[in-house]
Amino acid sequence: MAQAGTVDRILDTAEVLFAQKGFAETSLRAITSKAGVNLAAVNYHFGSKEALIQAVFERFLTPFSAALGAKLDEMEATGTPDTPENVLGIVFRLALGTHPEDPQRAAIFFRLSGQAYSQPQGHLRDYLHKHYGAVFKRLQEHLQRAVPSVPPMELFWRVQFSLGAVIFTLSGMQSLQAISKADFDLDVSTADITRRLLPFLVGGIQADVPE
Amino acid sequence: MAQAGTVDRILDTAEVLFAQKGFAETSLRAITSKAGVNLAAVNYHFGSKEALIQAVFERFLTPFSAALGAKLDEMEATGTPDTPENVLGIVFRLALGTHPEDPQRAAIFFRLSGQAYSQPQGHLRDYLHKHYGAVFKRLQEHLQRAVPSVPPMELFWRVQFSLGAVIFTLSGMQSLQAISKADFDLDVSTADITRRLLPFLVGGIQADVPE
DNA sequence: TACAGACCCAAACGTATGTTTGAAACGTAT
DNA sequence: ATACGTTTCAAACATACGTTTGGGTCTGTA
Repeated sequence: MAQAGTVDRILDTAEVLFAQKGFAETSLRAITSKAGVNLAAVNYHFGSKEALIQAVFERFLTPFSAALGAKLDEMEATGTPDTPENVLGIVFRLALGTHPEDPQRAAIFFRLSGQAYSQPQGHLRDYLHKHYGAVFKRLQEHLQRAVPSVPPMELFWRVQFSLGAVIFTLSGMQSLQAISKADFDLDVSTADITRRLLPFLVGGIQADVPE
Repeated sequence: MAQAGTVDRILDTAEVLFAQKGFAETSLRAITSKAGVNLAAVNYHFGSKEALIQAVFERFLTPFSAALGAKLDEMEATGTPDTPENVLGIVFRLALGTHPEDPQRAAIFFRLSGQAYSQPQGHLRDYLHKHYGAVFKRLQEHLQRAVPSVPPMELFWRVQFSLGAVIFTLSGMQSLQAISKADFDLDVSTADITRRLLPFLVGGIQADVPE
């Protein structure tokens, strides 16, 4: 990373800082000085701060959604049954495993997603939905086959609820860890939490629909 | 509201703008000009922008947590059984009903909470935990009695997951509504979503704990 | 009427931000 | 070796922000 090109050094640093402090709270000067590049490099290579943010997401999500698509292909090819556990398990293993060399990367992934989704005007959310909505929809179709008794509209919202539970929890893990440690004197890792998440989400997604 | 005092005019306006655009993205100038008060009024009455943010939350959460405490008292007095539906139902009805005269207020409540929780450095989260952690803990104890088979540590995280699902979904409702309308051609209200949330959360909270 | 304290206001202050500039350094192919 | 497109750099620019200031206005009291 120290010997990487300017563009990658900026992306690497911006990714970490955005996840740590948010978009508005991270200045270009903070990024460039930490990355060891000139301030003007961001505008030269990306055009604007806004474009840098999008570039960070693109570098993150394009491999992820490609891998997810491949896993779904594989699932269909091998005839793996569409159960909630199988479908959600794919997503989790992927999110945790896309960068096995860097375990912190998974946390960054979730924190970044949280920042994007909770951005007020939500235009980043729209961007994500536009560029990665196709894989997302495919995932939802598999889930629908897993729980055919849940109406599509209901399932749509349950997937949103699940997204909220995942991103919200994992993007706020550092604070929650402190609380958890104070209450239970136990450290928790990202992998721990996802292990706890799976049964929760499965239980919620396949819950009975009232009346 | 037009004739209210300066302090309340600032709080009313800040509340809406913070929920709409976030804390960092909302300038004091935007607040004061929309509120029709002088720019210096914020620093005069509150001391700083940071203090204003806290004041907004205090005005929101103090009545809410008081009402929640009262409802829990009532529950214990009447001997209402501790079921997940009962406990969660209290919270939802309260969040939706604390300001019946202004239905939009519920959405603001959730959006504000989302902003607070997703704030990067999380010191607002710490503030909330410090000032309202007691009621929160009481709520969790009732839930624990509702699902005694779930270990406390597991329940702690499931409550966090639930919080995430609720806040995340409702704080991003405007974007999600657009997506939902595009996919299903149906409008959805905050009350609709909470109605869908309840079975999801109950299903997740009382799910079997593996191994 | 005179005083005092609370409140309001226009203006300025200092600082931090994203962006732009124009020249210097670099690498490469002619 | 020279010329050229690309990249880097220090510096400056314009703007927006939170905060402070000092004088003014209002209100209630003695």
